[in-house]
Amino acid sequence: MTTPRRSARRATVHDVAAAAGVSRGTVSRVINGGYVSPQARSAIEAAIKRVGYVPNTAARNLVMQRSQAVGFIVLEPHMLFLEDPNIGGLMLGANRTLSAADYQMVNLVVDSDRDTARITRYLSSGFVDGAIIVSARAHDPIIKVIADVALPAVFIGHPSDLYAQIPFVGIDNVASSRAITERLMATGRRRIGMIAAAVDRDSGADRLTGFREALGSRFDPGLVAEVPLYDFSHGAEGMNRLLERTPELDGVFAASDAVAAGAIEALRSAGRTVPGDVGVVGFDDSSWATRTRPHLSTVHQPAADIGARSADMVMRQIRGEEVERGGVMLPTPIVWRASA
Amino acid sequence: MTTPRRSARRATVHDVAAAAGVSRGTVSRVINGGYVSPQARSAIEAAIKRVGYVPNTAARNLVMQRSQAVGFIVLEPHMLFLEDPNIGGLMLGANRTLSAADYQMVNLVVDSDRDTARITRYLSSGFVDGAIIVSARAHDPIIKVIADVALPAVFIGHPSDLYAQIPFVGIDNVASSRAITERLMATGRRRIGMIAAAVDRDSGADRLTGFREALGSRFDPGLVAEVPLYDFSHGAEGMNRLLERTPELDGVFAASDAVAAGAIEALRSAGRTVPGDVGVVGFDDSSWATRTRPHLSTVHQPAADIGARSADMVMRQIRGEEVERGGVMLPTPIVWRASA
DNA sequence: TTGTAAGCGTTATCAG
DNA sequence: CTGATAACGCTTACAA
Repeated sequence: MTTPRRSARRATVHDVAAAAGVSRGTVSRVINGGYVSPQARSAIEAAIKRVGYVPNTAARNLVMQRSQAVGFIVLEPHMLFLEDPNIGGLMLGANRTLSAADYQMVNLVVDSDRDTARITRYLSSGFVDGAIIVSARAHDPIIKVIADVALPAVFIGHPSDLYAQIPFVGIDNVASSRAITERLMATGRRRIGMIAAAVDRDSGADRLTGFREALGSRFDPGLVAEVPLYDFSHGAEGMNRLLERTPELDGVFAASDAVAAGAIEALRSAGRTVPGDVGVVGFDDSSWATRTRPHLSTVHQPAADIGARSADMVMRQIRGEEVERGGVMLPTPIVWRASA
Repeated sequence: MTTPRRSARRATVHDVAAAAGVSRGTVSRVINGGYVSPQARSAIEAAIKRVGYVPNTAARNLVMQRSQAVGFIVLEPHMLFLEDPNIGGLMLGANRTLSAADYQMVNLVVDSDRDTARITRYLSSGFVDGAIIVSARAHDPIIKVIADVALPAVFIGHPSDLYAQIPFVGIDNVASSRAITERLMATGRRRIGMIAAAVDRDSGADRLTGFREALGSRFDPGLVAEVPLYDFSHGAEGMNRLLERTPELDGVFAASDAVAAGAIEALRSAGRTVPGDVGVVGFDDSSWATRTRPHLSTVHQPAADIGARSADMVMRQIRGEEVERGGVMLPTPIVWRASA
């Protein structure tokens, strides 16, 4: 056992002022910018170094009435949070622009009702100045609080019927899905199926819609296999179902790259070649896309840009500036590789 | 464009006191527990609801000299942070025990020097009461600050020569690697190779050491392929190198499940069967383990437990209690599936 | 240019 | 059991 390390009392502006032989006001001025003579400044800077002074966050937040921090919250069953290949990109993108503006991004994980309650409290207590919310659902208590206290916020993803006053940034799942399905059709495939994941969520439902739109009158509900999650194993499972029902199928649109990877695995086990026997396309352009043999043709989802854009939109709100009503959709180029 | 939403002034204990016809002290007592008459209590609780009062974090932190928050920081090149299948489990585990104790876990991402500087400042400014650090390296400024201000902290992973006063929790990479290699040898394989990843890091170096120890005099340096990262593509690459040098190889220990998955892919491309021609074992027991065909035999890494344990250890330090000197190693059972 | 002093919203001490 | 009142560490008018 080791004895607890006791933290020494932290130096305050008082200490610095004393050490530099000036008043606290002057110290504060060199820290926050303001009129101060060169000699006072250098004396104070030296004193700060000497006593190892770092401003106390709580005190500063209290008087300034802001925390200079933005929350990043993923409202998603936790397993998904761990697996979703986009989350990381979103976080990095958001953090980069937040960081550049000297904001601290704090990632809060919600994994229980207790978490929800605590975070809900924090959100309305000035803990952060704004929030970026991924995968919001209308009924979520966290969303309600944000709306109630009018906390600057933006949704990532396109929530169908959410508080309209909170803007969002995302992609057009319907249009992108339509586009890649059309591209797949253009390769001459005749019997195209879809492995639709998470159709209870907006992204999932929209991707299915896009698929249906692309096929138009040729759409056959019997050619879509629905699976609950955007993941590898469900991709394999969905593919097997499709194959069972329609052995002559020659093309498939998987709702995500992970799903597509699972599908390719299942196809191979079933003795089908890709893209020889069946062409497969995915969605996301995540690291999965280059893990499969052959590499996936897919829809590029600009995760980092989405994160950056949402960060920008919260900061604008914090500053009291205007923000796009409704939200913004970022472009999603199609990346054509070898799987179809 | 939408006009900025203006947050109304938040209610304070002052407002509540006025609304309930009592003093601020009494209000504070019902919030934090203390002697207060039933009628005063109910009047105050009603008032709190009515005015929508939520305590201000900054004010409370300031006077209480603590934030009731613990930082979770991953000091890892960011790409790894996104891919590492263990991080999620660690976070969830840590969050669960922190949450149960009413602590807020705040995940801070460090992705630039600017992040490092900012977080370094926050850490020594009372922003959090403690920190959990993943993948610490001795030279990191963040580690130095933690040591300097004696912030309660624990490392996840076994840092070789780090500040000894900061405890750690992790697993015994050497012993687990030795164990699974021996198990693989017991299946009768004669030419066993290893795809060693990230040997510049403790975990990577230790896994290689365990492998070498298991083989003893039969160890052949020519049978290890070193790759920089614990990931799928490097696994495939390493496997190909091994196959080129030693076509007759019949067993391989991959430094992680992701690496093993890549290896299996490469093996299949090369026309080898698993486990028929070559047996392969991995490390982590992550979701990769059941994504491969056949499923992976691997070392189970108890990520959630490690997270939970580290959370427990920071909280003990925060409370001023004693903590295991050095640190603790959690057990890593071998999970034997079909890949070897 | 600098010092002084008034808060920021809480909790905690200490009389009543 | 409750009400004043003094901190907590900092910023920011306002005076000097």
